[in-house]
Amino acid sequence: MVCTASDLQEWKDFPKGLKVLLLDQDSDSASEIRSKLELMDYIVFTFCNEDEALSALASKPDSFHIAMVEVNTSSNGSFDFLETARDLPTIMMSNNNCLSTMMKCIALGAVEFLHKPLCEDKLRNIWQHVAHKAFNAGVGEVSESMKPVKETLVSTLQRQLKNEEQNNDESRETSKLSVHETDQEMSAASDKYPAPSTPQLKGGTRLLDDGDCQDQTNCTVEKESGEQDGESKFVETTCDDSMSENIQEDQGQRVREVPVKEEDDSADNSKCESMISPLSENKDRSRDVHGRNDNLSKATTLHNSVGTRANRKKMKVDWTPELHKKFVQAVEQLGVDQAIPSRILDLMKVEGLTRHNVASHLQKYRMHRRHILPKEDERRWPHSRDGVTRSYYPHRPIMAYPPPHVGHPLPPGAAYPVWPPPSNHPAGMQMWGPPGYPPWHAPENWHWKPTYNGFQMQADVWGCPVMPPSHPGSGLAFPQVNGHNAPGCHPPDSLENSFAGISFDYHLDEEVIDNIVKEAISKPWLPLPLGLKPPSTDCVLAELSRQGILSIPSHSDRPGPC
DNA sequence: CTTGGAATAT
DNA sequence: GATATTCCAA
Repeated sequence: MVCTASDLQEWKDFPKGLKVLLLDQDSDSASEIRSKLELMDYIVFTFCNEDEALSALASKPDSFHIAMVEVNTSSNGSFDFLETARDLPTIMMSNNNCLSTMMKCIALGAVEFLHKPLCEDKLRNIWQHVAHKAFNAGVGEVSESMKPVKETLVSTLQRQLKNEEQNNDESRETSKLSVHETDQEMSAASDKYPAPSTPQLKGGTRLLDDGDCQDQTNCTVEKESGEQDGESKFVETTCDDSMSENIQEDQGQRVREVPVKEEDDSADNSKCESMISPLSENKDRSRDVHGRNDNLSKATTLHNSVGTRANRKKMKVDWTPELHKKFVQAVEQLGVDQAIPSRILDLMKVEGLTRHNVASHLQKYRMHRRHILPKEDERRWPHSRDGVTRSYYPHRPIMAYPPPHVGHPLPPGAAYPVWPPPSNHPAGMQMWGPPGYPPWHAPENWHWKPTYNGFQMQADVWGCPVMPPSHPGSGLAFPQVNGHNAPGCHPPDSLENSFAGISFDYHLDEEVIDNIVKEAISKPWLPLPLGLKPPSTDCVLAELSRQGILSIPSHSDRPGPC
């Protein structure tokens, strides 16, 4: 097509000037349609012969944006054209309302079937098919005639955005910000846009119909990243006033987007609602108790908010478990010491995510580590009265994760705090907690992702319930060595089952256990190490009795093991 | 001027 | 409470 960059600049009044190939053997009908189209400033090329239309299309394939073809009952119904003009959005039209004919047209690739007579309402918005095609075609699929359309639409949306921001947000510094964010979002290719009226024959795509953008506060444009490795992420912007929709896609799909919530804090919470194409399956409007959007992690497509007003002022990144997993993996890959926002951001390779986002999350991450780890450390490395740290656990971790090769005497599930907490993500709940465990969580017991570089050991234990703090005299914090419970030392039932599985699954080196027991026996003045518990009085008495000691000195300080 | 990080705002 | 934004020092 002859659309150059300068042409695009001129095409600010899109869809005016859209070139329509009109094929109708009825000249009267053709002229009528033509006149109506031209009233809408469409450029119409009329053909009364299918062969002529095809030859014209063949010789100048980029000269048309859309075709309107009458189903010619006298010949083969112009289906040849429909099949040939695959790259051209083609609207079939007929006086005949035969369903099978309609179906055939659609099956052959028609974007819509219109019944004659064609009123203006039917004709006015045919441009949407062009826009749809432009947005939906893959990078390599966009025909030459579509590229300028696509670019025009993008720039148009950008302009609308800017105008809205200028109009609605006069005093703020939104100008720079909005431009920046617009650029950022526009950097991605777009995809997966809903067919305007006729549903497309592809399912599973998230479809958002922005409808009349002019009057809506929020328009969403989906974009597709060009990356193919599945590493790309996307941003999704939605209104946060409980009006936005989220569609849950296939659960098994990789989450590669950054779900972003757009908060509309303006006083006029004008309606912002995304409409969903009827073909969109898995509509899931469920939200959590806070009314927040869920399933943001499910969509595989990028959604860029190109709202008509300052709706990109605040973009909240929704740190889904998936996203957090990436974050954590980046952090661990770098090591906590060198985990700085820019590097994390780089490793995460999440499109749309900013350094600020990462920094903010890192801040929270570190805060939780600071607050939780010391407590855990206290439990796991109790200090003796003289301040000497006991030596049973030589691998006190200094990083976020235990080294995968180190055999921990204690289940890491107890040794490492879980973070972040389950939050309100339904998906998160599914993905984070290890299957089979009740979703109980002490507030501070946030779950780490149960994977660590693919090591099975961690995968088995991470995310397991964290042992609650041990209370003095109530036994030990950790599952009893060898899975034995002394009488009267049962953990709460709700925990016991879970821990039973853990303690059996987690193999404790006998030598380690022996050393622990030996030291505990030889140095009874030190606190018992985790994993051991004091012998019960009955045990002690029985053992003493067995040894012939019937009278117990009141100050006996050498209780033997059971 | 950019970055990291803490403080503060939303 | 989570995240964004701001502020400031390096």
